[in-house]
Amino acid sequence: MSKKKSLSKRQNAILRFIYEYNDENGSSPSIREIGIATKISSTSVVNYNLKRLVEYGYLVRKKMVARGIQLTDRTQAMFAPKRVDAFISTLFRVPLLGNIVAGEPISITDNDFQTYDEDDSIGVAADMLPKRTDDIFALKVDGYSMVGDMINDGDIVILEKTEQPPDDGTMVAAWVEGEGTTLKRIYREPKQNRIRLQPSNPTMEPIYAAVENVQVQGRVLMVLRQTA
Amino acid sequence: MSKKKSLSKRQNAILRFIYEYNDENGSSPSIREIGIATKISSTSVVNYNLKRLVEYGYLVRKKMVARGIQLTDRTQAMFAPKRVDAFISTLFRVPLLGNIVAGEPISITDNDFQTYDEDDSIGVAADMLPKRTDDIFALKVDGYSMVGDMINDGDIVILEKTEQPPDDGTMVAAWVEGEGTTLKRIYREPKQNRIRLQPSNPTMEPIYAAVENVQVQGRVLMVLRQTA
DNA sequence: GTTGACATCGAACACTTGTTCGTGTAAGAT
DNA sequence: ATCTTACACGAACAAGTGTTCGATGTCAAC
Repeated sequence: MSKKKSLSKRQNAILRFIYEYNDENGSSPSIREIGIATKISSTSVVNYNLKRLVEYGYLVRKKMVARGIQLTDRTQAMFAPKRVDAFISTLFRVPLLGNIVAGEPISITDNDFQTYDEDDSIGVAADMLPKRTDDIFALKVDGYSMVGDMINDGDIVILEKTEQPPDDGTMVAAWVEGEGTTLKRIYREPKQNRIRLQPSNPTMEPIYAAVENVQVQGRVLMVLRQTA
Repeated sequence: MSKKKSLSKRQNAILRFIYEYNDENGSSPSIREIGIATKISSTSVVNYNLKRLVEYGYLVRKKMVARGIQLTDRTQAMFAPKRVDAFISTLFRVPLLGNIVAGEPISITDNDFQTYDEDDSIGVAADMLPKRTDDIFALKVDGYSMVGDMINDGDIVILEKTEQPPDDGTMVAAWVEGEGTTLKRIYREPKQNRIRLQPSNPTMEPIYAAVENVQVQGRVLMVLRQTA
């Protein structure tokens, strides 16, 4: 369906109004609202112009449905401000689930309906993350155990839930029975049947725990620090 | 307006339906459509639940307006696949202008429409930044001069162009004649009529330069590090 | 001068849609 | 036992909204 090269002044005004109304109200305007906004006194004239715009491919309508007008994607693109919309990447909202060093395993559930305050999530651009980002979350660092890796108290780490046991040396958030959740590099010591959780702060001792007393909750993908 | 911690099953279903309907139809559903979708046989029960959801802050309604239901931003964010469309925050594309330690002042132009390759820009959520974000850019750190501040080689710093001279002790990117662009904490030494650019790596010496030979290009807002 | 396409308009009507009313059940508090 | 609140429901009504009709005007082509 080819588009008309030029629309009438009224038709342009109608499209712009629909776009702006939708942006502000989350819904489409009624025939009468369009008429008021574009100074068309008769609903049948609005209807006639809408019919034309449908023919030209600028919008679609649902019969006998209140506010059943929807701009096509191409029409929306005509009006969208050249901002976020123009970007390749997408913004991921990463739940900030708490601080490291907590008393029990952090609940990482796919909880569709849990509400986060603004302080409870971190925006991260998708292209700063690796491909599979289904299971990511953030934790705020509480302590200095990883300063050798340039991770400071108060920093935010973005983690990916891991299914497979991570390689030795991977920086992870791990829950340890009796210790809580800790940020360390993980090493297996099979001969002793234990896990070593190694801080990178030379003044701190590693944590040793039986394998069954450790739950790896995620591996570190990114570190974020706000300085201002 | 405080939000209820948990909604009823029906209320969750209503919210989800409204979100999905809006996404697919560009408009909001009617009371009757909500009822059909959530198997509520009476419009007054739907109306009752919508009233509750308004009270809890999940949506707003327009009186006596067909399809006059709009999810609040926070509610939309709950359902949005973590995408740009979920507008709590917007994604800022911060130009990655180069590496610190370059031969001449970095050109920071307000170029709204310039397209950057993926390697040339960094996505940052707006709510991770302070209010005025007109003039921000990113630089990749090359070197170890700021390891005392937990900034490592290869890290990315997000900076804000500063008009006013920053306070002593502020971490800045500064261009120094004969030295290039460097990341340091800046101090003025008025008696000697010079600027001291202080690394936080104890093994490194500060840079001293005449005031007129130093251009502060930005102050550090954020540090980002990719580990995976 | 006639014809057809396009555009406009008010009014009426059909249908969609939101609100209110009266009633009922269940659970918890007093 | 009583009261309050939450939740449910069908029906009726009020208001919003889309569609159609008949009339009118403009303009270009023939």
